[in-house]
Amino acid sequence: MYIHLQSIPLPLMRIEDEIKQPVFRNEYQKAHINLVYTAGWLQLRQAAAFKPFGLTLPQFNILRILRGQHPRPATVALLIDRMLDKTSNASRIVDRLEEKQLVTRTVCPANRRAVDIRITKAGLDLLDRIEQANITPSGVEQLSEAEAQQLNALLDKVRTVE
Amino acid sequence: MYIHLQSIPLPLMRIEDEIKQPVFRNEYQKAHINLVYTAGWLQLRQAAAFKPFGLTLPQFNILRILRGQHPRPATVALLIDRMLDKTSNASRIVDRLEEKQLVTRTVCPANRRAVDIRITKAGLDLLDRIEQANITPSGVEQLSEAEAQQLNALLDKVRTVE
DNA sequence: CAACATTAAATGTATGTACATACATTTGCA
DNA sequence: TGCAAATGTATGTACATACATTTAATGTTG
Repeated sequence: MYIHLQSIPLPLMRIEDEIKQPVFRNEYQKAHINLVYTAGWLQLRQAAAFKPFGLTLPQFNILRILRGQHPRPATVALLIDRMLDKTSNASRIVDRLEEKQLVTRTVCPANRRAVDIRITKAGLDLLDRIEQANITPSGVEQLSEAEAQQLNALLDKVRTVE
Repeated sequence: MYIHLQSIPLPLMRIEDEIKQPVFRNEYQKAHINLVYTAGWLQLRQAAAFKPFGLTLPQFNILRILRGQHPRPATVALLIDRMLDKTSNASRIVDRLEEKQLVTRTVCPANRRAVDIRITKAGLDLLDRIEQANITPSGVEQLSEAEAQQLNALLDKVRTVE
């Protein structure tokens, strides 16, 4: 899992120290690597938090979308629409949740191509327990409100294309 | 692959527009989602660039590390050390590269537990061709030098723990 | 209404990720 | 020297990701 905690508490974890690459070509290369590395770092921490509850990160995210819809059902298409990673395979993630009886699948009566997916009581309870355990840590709380805004603006700019 | 290009050219791609979530709880939730989403966005674009050359992103990254070592060999341990994602399985990524004859594996004579991995001429040529095609796009070039520095500082702060 | 296109979801295949375990080799030291 | 611990790599399993294809239901149109 590899969460490196420093023994001597220093204020900052510079990317140069995290990776074995002491020098970068320029600030851009460093920013690119830093961005990918930091996102992975956040996701690893989240995954570790869900693990005691037998959930993976995508499974947790799908469950939360379903709670947002509850008591109305969601279709696979709606889940894909709401997911951060559009290319992941919602069908199979729902398979896992159904096996654990955290969701149900029923053919949609109005459109028999579609499948109504609903979170169960067990699913709702699991989400409650996870959130009560004050889990889902996210390092962005290290930032001030203004810094968080700044970060959002910079990230939006990174995704600007032509 | 899902690279959303706007038909009417607006300067910025706000995260609210990218995801179907028009409102966030606060700037922190937005920053967290934005960070993960933007990193995924960068990696998808890179993966799409390597695909015509039959390489995945991890395979490309390993090849680049091997070129950096060339003509000296690398061991699996060295690859893991240099990789961004320490938990990925370098052995199996090298398997794929070896099948494509882009690298060679020989038992290290000095330490017969270790395996010397070397990039081949074909591997070097492939990297050249990929780079000549001016690929490896990275959205961070949208930023100014100062903004890139700012982004690096913010990301480092996000990873600060205790 | 028959033929064809479109849509919704599931399935297939290759690869990657996370983690545990196995196996051989080397090292340290009693 | 002998042997336990450490090291370097490979393999196994479960799950996720990326993408193509399939199956079934529904729309559309001549």
